[in-house]
Amino acid sequence: MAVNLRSNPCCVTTVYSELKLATWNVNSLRVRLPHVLQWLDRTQVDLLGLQETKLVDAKFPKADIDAAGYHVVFAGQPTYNGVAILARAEAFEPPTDVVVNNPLFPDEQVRLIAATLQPWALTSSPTQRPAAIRFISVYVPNGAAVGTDKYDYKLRWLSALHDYIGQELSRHGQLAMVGDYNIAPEDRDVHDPAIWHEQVLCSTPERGKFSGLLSLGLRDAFRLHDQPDQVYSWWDYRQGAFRRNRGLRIDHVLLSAALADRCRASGIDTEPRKLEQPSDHAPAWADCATS
DNA sequence: ATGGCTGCTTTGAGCAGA
Repeated sequence: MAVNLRSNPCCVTTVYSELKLATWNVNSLRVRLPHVLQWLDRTQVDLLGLQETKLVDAKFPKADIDAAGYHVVFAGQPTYNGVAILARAEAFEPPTDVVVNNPLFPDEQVRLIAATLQPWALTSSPTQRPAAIRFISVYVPNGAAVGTDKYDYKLRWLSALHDYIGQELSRHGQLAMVGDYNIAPEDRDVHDPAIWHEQVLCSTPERGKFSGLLSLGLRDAFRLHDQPDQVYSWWDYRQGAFRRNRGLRIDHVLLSAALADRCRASGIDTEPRKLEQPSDHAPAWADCATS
Protein backbone atom coordinates (compact mmCIF):
# COMPACT_ATOMS: atom_id res chain seq x y z
CA MET A 1 0.00 0.00 0.00
CA ALA A 2 1.29 3.43 -0.88
CA VAL A 3 0.06 5.87 1.71
CA ASN A 4 -1.02 9.03 0.02
CA LEU A 5 -1.97 11.78 2.40
CA ARG A 6 -2.23 14.66 -0.01
CA SER A 7 -2.16 18.19 1.32
CA ASN A 8 -5.37 19.43 -0.20
CA PRO A 9 -8.19 17.93 1.86
CA CYS A 10 -10.78 18.59 -0.80
CA CYS A 11 -9.21 16.01 -3.07
CA VAL A 12 -8.42 13.27 -0.60
CA THR A 13 -10.88 10.42 -0.68
CA THR A 14 -8.82 7.47 0.51
CA VAL A 15 -5.77 6.92 2.65
CA TYR A 16 -3.99 5.10 -0.13
CA SER A 17 -3.33 5.56 -3.84
CA GLU A 18 -2.65 1.93 -4.66
CA LEU A 19 -4.40 -1.27 -3.81
CA LYS A 20 -2.53 -4.57 -3.67
CA LEU A 21 -4.65 -7.71 -3.90
CA ALA A 22 -3.35 -11.23 -3.46
CA THR A 23 -4.22 -14.88 -2.98
CA TRP A 24 -2.33 -17.69 -1.30
CA ASN A 25 -3.09 -21.34 -0.74
CA VAL A 26 -1.14 -21.83 2.49
CA ASN A 27 -1.70 -25.59 2.92
CA SER A 28 -2.30 -25.35 6.68
CA LEU A 29 -2.34 -21.94 8.33
CA ARG A 30 -1.20 -23.58 11.58
CA VAL A 31 2.12 -24.44 9.92
CA ARG A 32 2.32 -21.41 7.62
CA LEU A 33 1.29 -18.54 9.93
CA PRO A 34 4.90 -17.32 10.32
CA HIS A 35 5.28 -17.20 6.53
CA VAL A 36 2.03 -15.31 6.15
CA LEU A 37 2.91 -12.75 8.81
CA GLN A 38 6.35 -12.27 7.30
CA TRP A 39 4.84 -11.83 3.84
CA LEU A 40 2.26 -9.32 5.05
CA ASP A 41 5.02 -7.31 6.70
CA ARG A 42 7.14 -7.33 3.56
CA THR A 43 4.47 -6.67 0.95
CA GLN A 44 1.97 -4.54 2.87
CA VAL A 45 -0.72 -6.22 0.80
CA ASP A 46 -4.16 -4.63 1.27
CA LEU A 47 -6.46 -7.58 0.57
CA LEU A 48 -5.42 -11.21 0.84
CA GLY A 49 -7.48 -14.33 0.24
CA LEU A 50 -6.25 -17.53 1.89
CA GLN A 51 -7.16 -21.10 1.05
CA GLU A 52 -6.55 -24.46 2.69
CA THR A 53 -6.31 -22.99 6.16
CA LYS A 54 -7.23 -26.46 7.47
CA LEU A 55 -8.37 -24.98 10.76
CA VAL A 56 -11.63 -25.10 12.64
CA ASP A 57 -12.79 -21.60 13.55
CA ALA A 58 -11.93 -22.08 17.23
CA LYS A 59 -8.28 -22.56 16.31
CA PHE A 60 -8.01 -19.73 13.79
CA PRO A 61 -5.14 -17.36 14.78
CA LYS A 62 -7.28 -14.23 14.76
CA ALA A 63 -5.30 -12.48 17.51
CA ASP A 64 -2.00 -12.82 15.61
CA ILE A 65 -3.56 -11.43 12.43
CA ASP A 66 -5.25 -8.60 14.33
CA ALA A 67 -1.89 -7.75 15.88
CA ALA A 68 -0.33 -7.60 12.40
CA GLY A 69 -2.82 -4.86 11.51
CA TYR A 70 -5.38 -6.81 9.52
CA HIS A 71 -9.10 -7.39 9.77
CA VAL A 72 -9.87 -11.02 9.17
CA VAL A 73 -12.93 -13.12 8.39
CA PHE A 74 -12.66 -16.88 8.07
CA ALA A 75 -14.53 -20.14 7.83
CA GLY A 76 -13.08 -23.57 8.34
CA GLN A 77 -13.79 -27.21 9.05
CA PRO A 78 -11.71 -30.05 10.47
CA THR A 79 -8.77 -31.33 8.44
CA TYR A 80 -9.63 -30.01 4.98
CA ASN A 81 -10.33 -26.83 3.04
CA GLY A 82 -11.03 -23.57 4.89
CA VAL A 83 -10.79 -20.01 3.53
CA ALA A 84 -10.18 -16.52 4.88
CA ILE A 85 -9.99 -12.86 3.89
CA LEU A 86 -7.48 -10.45 5.39
CA ALA A 87 -7.93 -6.69 4.91
CA ARG A 88 -5.43 -4.07 5.96
CA ALA A 89 -6.98 -2.21 8.87
CA GLU A 90 -5.38 1.11 7.91
CA ALA A 91 -7.02 0.93 4.51
CA PHE A 92 -10.45 -0.56 5.18
CA GLU A 93 -13.31 -0.41 7.58
CA PRO A 94 -14.13 -3.80 9.14
CA PRO A 95 -15.53 -6.31 6.60
CA THR A 96 -19.29 -6.45 6.10
CA ASP A 97 -21.80 -8.65 4.29
CA VAL A 98 -19.73 -11.76 4.91
CA VAL A 99 -20.98 -14.82 3.06
CA VAL A 100 -19.60 -18.33 3.57
CA ASN A 101 -20.02 -20.74 0.65
CA ASN A 102 -22.12 -20.24 -2.46
CA PRO A 103 -25.77 -19.64 -1.53
CA LEU A 104 -26.71 -21.39 -4.79
CA PHE A 105 -24.74 -24.56 -3.97
CA PRO A 106 -25.27 -26.35 -0.66
CA ASP A 107 -21.88 -27.75 0.23
CA GLU A 108 -20.48 -29.57 3.25
CA GLN A 109 -17.01 -28.38 2.28
CA VAL A 110 -15.95 -24.84 3.17
CA ARG A 111 -14.48 -23.42 -0.03
CA LEU A 112 -15.69 -19.84 -0.45
CA ILE A 113 -15.87 -16.68 1.61
CA ALA A 114 -16.98 -13.25 0.42
CA ALA A 115 -16.87 -9.86 2.13
CA THR A 116 -17.35 -6.20 1.30
CA LEU A 117 -14.48 -3.85 2.13
CA GLN A 118 -15.17 -0.16 2.42
CA PRO A 119 -12.06 2.03 2.16
CA TRP A 120 -11.73 4.53 4.96
CA ALA A 121 -12.74 7.94 3.66
CA LEU A 122 -10.84 11.06 4.63
CA THR A 123 -13.82 13.17 3.80
CA SER A 124 -17.26 13.51 5.28
CA SER A 125 -18.74 14.14 1.86
CA PRO A 126 -20.90 11.19 0.78
CA THR A 127 -20.22 12.03 -2.86
CA GLN A 128 -16.49 11.55 -2.29
CA ARG A 129 -16.90 8.29 -0.42
CA PRO A 130 -14.75 5.75 -2.25
CA ALA A 131 -16.48 2.73 -3.73
CA ALA A 132 -16.49 -0.49 -1.74
CA ILE A 133 -14.80 -3.62 -3.02
CA ARG A 134 -16.43 -7.03 -3.04
CA PHE A 135 -13.64 -9.53 -2.34
CA ILE A 136 -14.09 -13.27 -2.68
CA SER A 137 -11.65 -16.04 -1.74
CA VAL A 138 -12.29 -19.41 -3.41
CA TYR A 139 -10.77 -22.84 -3.08
CA VAL A 140 -11.99 -24.70 -6.15
CA PRO A 141 -12.12 -28.50 -5.69
CA ASN A 142 -9.07 -30.33 -6.93
CA GLY A 143 -11.00 -32.87 -8.97
CA ALA A 144 -8.69 -35.85 -8.33
CA ALA A 145 -8.75 -37.21 -11.90
CA VAL A 146 -10.85 -36.72 -15.00
CA GLY A 147 -13.94 -38.90 -14.89
CA THR A 148 -14.08 -39.42 -11.12
CA ASP A 149 -16.87 -38.35 -8.77
CA LYS A 150 -14.58 -35.63 -7.44
CA TYR A 151 -14.09 -34.32 -10.96
CA ASP A 152 -17.86 -34.17 -11.48
CA TYR A 153 -18.19 -32.34 -8.17
CA LYS A 154 -15.55 -29.85 -9.35
CA LEU A 155 -17.46 -29.11 -12.56
CA ARG A 156 -20.77 -28.73 -10.72
CA TRP A 157 -19.09 -26.49 -8.14
CA LEU A 158 -17.72 -24.30 -10.92
CA SER A 159 -21.08 -24.10 -12.70
CA ALA A 160 -22.70 -22.88 -9.49
CA LEU A 161 -19.83 -20.44 -8.96
CA HIS A 162 -20.48 -19.01 -12.41
CA ASP A 163 -24.13 -18.37 -11.54
CA TYR A 164 -23.29 -16.82 -8.18
CA ILE A 165 -20.59 -14.54 -9.54
CA GLY A 166 -22.93 -13.38 -12.27
CA GLN A 167 -25.24 -12.19 -9.51
CA GLU A 168 -22.41 -10.64 -7.52
CA LEU A 169 -21.09 -8.73 -10.54
CA SER A 170 -24.51 -7.20 -11.08
CA ARG A 171 -24.42 -5.92 -7.49
CA HIS A 172 -20.79 -4.83 -7.13
CA GLY A 173 -18.87 -2.79 -9.68
CA GLN A 174 -15.55 -3.35 -7.97
CA LEU A 175 -15.19 -7.08 -7.50
CA ALA A 176 -12.13 -9.27 -7.13
CA MET A 177 -12.40 -13.03 -6.95
CA VAL A 178 -9.10 -14.60 -5.98
CA GLY A 179 -8.06 -18.08 -5.09
CA ASP A 180 -6.80 -21.52 -5.90
CA TYR A 181 -8.85 -22.34 -9.01
CA ASN A 182 -7.10 -25.68 -9.54
CA ILE A 183 -7.17 -24.87 -13.27
CA ALA A 184 -4.24 -23.99 -15.52
CA PRO A 185 -6.08 -21.81 -18.05
CA GLU A 186 -3.79 -22.40 -21.03
CA ASP A 187 -0.87 -24.61 -22.04
CA ARG A 188 1.53 -21.74 -21.43
CA ASP A 189 0.55 -22.04 -17.74
CA VAL A 190 1.90 -25.60 -17.65
CA HIS A 191 5.55 -26.69 -17.46
CA ASP A 192 4.96 -29.70 -19.69
CA PRO A 193 1.69 -29.49 -21.63
CA ALA A 194 2.18 -32.94 -23.19
CA ILE A 195 2.30 -34.66 -19.81
CA TRP A 196 -0.71 -32.70 -18.59
CA HIS A 197 -2.74 -32.93 -21.80
CA GLU A 198 -6.42 -33.42 -20.82
CA GLN A 199 -5.39 -34.33 -17.30
CA VAL A 200 -7.12 -32.89 -14.26
CA LEU A 201 -6.32 -29.15 -13.81
CA CYS A 202 -5.80 -28.87 -17.59
CA SER A 203 -8.77 -30.65 -19.18
CA THR A 204 -10.97 -28.90 -21.72
CA PRO A 205 -14.11 -28.93 -19.54
CA GLU A 206 -12.23 -27.32 -16.65
CA ARG A 207 -10.70 -24.70 -18.91
CA GLY A 208 -14.17 -24.08 -20.28
CA LYS A 209 -15.42 -23.30 -16.80
CA PHE A 210 -12.55 -20.86 -16.28
CA SER A 211 -13.31 -19.17 -19.61
CA GLY A 212 -16.93 -18.98 -18.54
CA LEU A 213 -15.96 -16.92 -15.51
CA LEU A 214 -14.00 -14.55 -17.75
CA SER A 215 -17.02 -14.29 -20.07
CA LEU A 216 -18.94 -12.78 -17.15
CA GLY A 217 -16.60 -9.81 -17.38
CA LEU A 218 -13.76 -10.90 -15.11
CA ARG A 219 -10.16 -10.53 -16.25
CA ASP A 220 -7.16 -12.65 -15.27
CA ALA A 221 -4.93 -10.00 -13.69
CA PHE A 222 -1.79 -11.94 -14.54
CA ARG A 223 -2.52 -11.70 -18.27
CA LEU A 224 -3.22 -7.97 -18.22
CA HIS A 225 0.52 -7.35 -18.43
CA ASP A 226 3.56 -8.73 -20.17
CA GLN A 227 4.93 -11.63 -18.16
CA PRO A 228 8.03 -13.78 -18.36
CA ASP A 229 7.64 -17.32 -19.69
CA GLN A 230 7.24 -20.24 -17.32
CA VAL A 231 5.73 -18.46 -14.34
CA TYR A 232 3.81 -20.83 -12.09
CA SER A 233 2.04 -20.74 -8.73
CA TRP A 234 2.19 -24.40 -7.65
CA TRP A 235 4.93 -27.01 -7.66
CA ASP A 236 4.69 -30.56 -6.36
CA TYR A 237 6.63 -31.20 -3.17
CA ARG A 238 8.19 -34.24 -4.78
CA GLN A 239 11.05 -34.73 -7.21
CA GLY A 240 12.52 -31.27 -6.73
CA ALA A 241 9.70 -29.81 -8.82
CA PHE A 242 10.23 -26.25 -7.55
CA ARG A 243 13.98 -26.32 -8.09
CA ARG A 244 13.36 -27.51 -11.65
CA ASN A 245 10.43 -25.10 -12.06
CA ARG A 246 8.09 -27.90 -13.03
CA GLY A 247 4.90 -26.11 -12.01
CA LEU A 248 1.43 -24.99 -12.97
CA ARG A 249 -0.24 -21.59 -12.77
CA ILE A 250 -3.47 -22.45 -10.98
CA ASP A 251 -3.83 -19.58 -8.46
CA HIS A 252 -5.47 -16.53 -9.93
CA VAL A 253 -6.59 -12.96 -9.24
CA LEU A 254 -9.71 -12.21 -11.29
CA LEU A 255 -10.85 -8.60 -11.51
CA SER A 256 -14.05 -6.94 -12.63
CA ALA A 257 -13.66 -4.33 -15.39
CA ALA A 258 -13.58 -1.41 -12.97
CA LEU A 259 -10.55 -2.89 -11.19
CA ALA A 260 -8.89 -4.42 -14.25
CA ASP A 261 -8.88 -1.03 -15.97
CA ARG A 262 -6.76 0.31 -13.11
CA CYS A 263 -4.50 -2.73 -12.70
CA ARG A 264 -0.91 -1.54 -13.08
CA ALA A 265 1.09 -4.68 -12.36
CA SER A 266 0.65 -8.32 -11.46
CA GLY A 267 2.71 -11.40 -10.78
CA ILE A 268 3.50 -14.38 -8.62
CA ASP A 269 5.90 -14.08 -5.69
CA THR A 270 8.02 -17.22 -5.54
CA GLU A 271 10.07 -16.05 -2.54
CA PRO A 272 7.88 -17.79 0.09
CA ARG A 273 8.22 -21.07 -1.84
CA LYS A 274 11.97 -20.93 -1.13
CA LEU A 275 11.58 -20.84 2.66
CA GLU A 276 11.89 -23.78 5.01
CA GLN A 277 8.61 -25.74 5.24
CA PRO A 278 6.94 -23.85 2.40
CA SER A 279 3.42 -24.17 1.11
CA ASP A 280 3.38 -25.92 -2.25
CA HIS A 281 1.67 -22.77 -3.61
CA ALA A 282 3.10 -19.26 -4.02
CA PRO A 283 1.04 -16.08 -3.66
CA ALA A 284 -0.33 -14.40 -6.79
CA TRP A 285 -0.91 -10.64 -6.64
CA ALA A 286 -2.16 -7.59 -8.53
CA ASP A 287 -1.67 -3.86 -7.95
CA CYS A 288 -4.49 -1.49 -8.85
CA ALA A 289 -4.49 2.30 -8.85
CA THR A 290 -7.34 3.74 -6.82
CA SER A 291 -8.21 6.46 -9.29
C1' DA B 1 4.11 -49.28 -13.20
C1' DT B 2 4.79 -47.24 -8.88
C1' DG B 3 5.76 -43.62 -5.92
C1' DG B 4 7.80 -39.66 -5.14
C1' DC B 5 6.35 -35.00 -0.41
C1' DT B 6 3.55 -32.79 3.06
C1' DG B 7 -0.16 -32.20 6.44
C1' DC B 8 -3.68 -34.22 8.82
C1' DT B 9 -5.62 -37.64 11.84
C1' DT B 10 -9.20 -39.36 18.70
C1' DT B 11 -0.80 -41.46 17.04
C1' DG B 12 -1.14 -44.51 12.76
C1' DA B 13 -1.31 -46.01 8.47
C1' DG B 14 -4.24 -43.98 5.23
C1' DC B 15 -6.33 -40.17 2.90
C1' DA B 16 -5.99 -35.97 0.17
C1' DG B 17 -3.70 -32.82 -2.31
C1' DA B 18 -2.36 -31.42 -7.56
